[in-house]
Amino acid sequence: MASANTKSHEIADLLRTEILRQQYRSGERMPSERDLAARFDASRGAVREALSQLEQLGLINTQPGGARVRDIESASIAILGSLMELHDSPDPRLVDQFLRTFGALAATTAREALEKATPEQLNQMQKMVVSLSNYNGDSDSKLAQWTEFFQYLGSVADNLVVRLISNDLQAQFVEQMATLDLKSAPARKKQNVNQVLGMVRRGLSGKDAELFFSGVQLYFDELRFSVVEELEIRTGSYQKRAS
Amino acid sequence: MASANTKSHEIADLLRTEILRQQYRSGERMPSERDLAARFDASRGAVREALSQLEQLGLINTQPGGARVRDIESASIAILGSLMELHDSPDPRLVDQFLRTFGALAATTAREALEKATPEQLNQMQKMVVSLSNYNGDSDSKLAQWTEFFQYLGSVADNLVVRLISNDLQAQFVEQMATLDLKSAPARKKQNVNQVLGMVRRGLSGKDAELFFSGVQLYFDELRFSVVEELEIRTGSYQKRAS
DNA sequence: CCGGTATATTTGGTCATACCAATATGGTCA
DNA sequence: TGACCATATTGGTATGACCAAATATACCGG
Repeated sequence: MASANTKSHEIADLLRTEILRQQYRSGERMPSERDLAARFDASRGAVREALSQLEQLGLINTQPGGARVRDIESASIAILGSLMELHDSPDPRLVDQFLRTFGALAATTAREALEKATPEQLNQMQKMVVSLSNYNGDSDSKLAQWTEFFQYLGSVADNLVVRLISNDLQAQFVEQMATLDLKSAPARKKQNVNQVLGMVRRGLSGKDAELFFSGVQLYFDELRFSVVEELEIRTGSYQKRAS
Repeated sequence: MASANTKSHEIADLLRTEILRQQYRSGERMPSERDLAARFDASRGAVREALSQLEQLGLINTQPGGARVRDIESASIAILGSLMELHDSPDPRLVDQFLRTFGALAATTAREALEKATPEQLNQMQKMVVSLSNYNGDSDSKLAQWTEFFQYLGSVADNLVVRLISNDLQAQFVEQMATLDLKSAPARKKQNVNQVLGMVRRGLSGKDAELFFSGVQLYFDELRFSVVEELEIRTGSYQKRAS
């Protein structure tokens, strides 16, 4: 991804990566703006705009005397996309955490959507689920179909907070996930998928928000298991996942 | 809250508020940097740094020819705090959405924490819950105690994604909530609170993640109901909350 | 009268230089 | 050793300038 057609964005991207790679210790002082300007063969103004972005990301604190690197833990969620792209294959642990989180958000969104859905919207939701049940294409377009379903749920739930969070998460992440080429989802999972679909369908038809909620949550659990498993194989994970 | 000891931050704060107040229509062009500089009696550099922040927030797009205002729906979560401060009393609908969302995150965090807690951590968690059950002080310090409990859960769960999201949400929001002076939580809720505490306690002692999860979720539901109810009374809400 | 094209203007992106105030640094003195 | 002070460094801001991209305007031909 990476933004940057302008110089200041280029500089920001580079410095952001360096900070996330821990090339500057937390609390340590960044090189001065003048030094950075010299290093990147840029003006101080361009460097300052770059630093301004990093400050907005919560990666640095700037004050007269010097800019200091903050702890990554205190950064903004907007750095997540960059964090994923640090290595060739994303950190399984991070992906696990992301899918847990995104699943929780999707599940509440689902509940909220079911609670406030109009009959027409309910009907549309059911149609989409049926389509999900019948479809037998490749896993890529299936994922796309699920994504579309969740986006519709989001529009029905109409929860600005979730939408804003998703803005920072989804695009970066779904895109990254697509490149993972997940041909996993082995056959043994098929019955699980069917179970998930059953819960979702019954939750919808019975207007049972809790069942719908659990179904969506389960979907993400399944997704998480298979994705993380695949990633751990790929990266030759050294430590077993907790739980 | 509002940052700003520097001029560029002041300008950014002002423009951010104006955008969130819809004083510029979405898609419309912002005043030119030179005009803004004249208006704020500042240099173009200072204005550019301010605009750079707004771009990072997803509020504007800048390109040669003019900066354009984006749709609020596509902004970053970092604007939430500012959104809350637009009016004297925050929008009940927004608070409702926030507490739904934050509750969902807290609940998954709770589950994850319980799953991977060491015996010592489990013990500490139980101690905190007992303290919550016995304590009979004012509601302010009670909220603080709950906050401390959730922060501990967060440290045990050790989920970076949730932590980053919380960075953008919690500080701004909890602070704002504290100023609401919620002397609500009427007596009739007392049994509900006890029910929540019971679920949490039993979930902990039995290492029942689902029960623990539900308990935390219920806590936020209760909190949400009372807070939103109070806010709606205050603002003389015109429309009933859905669901 | 209308549509398209060429020109002029506006606008963001960058650079260079300069000054100020807050901070950090190093040395001095008690 | 520790508190204090002078100095160098650093971020914050201002001014003025130039370029390239995008926009607005005038012009022309149908």
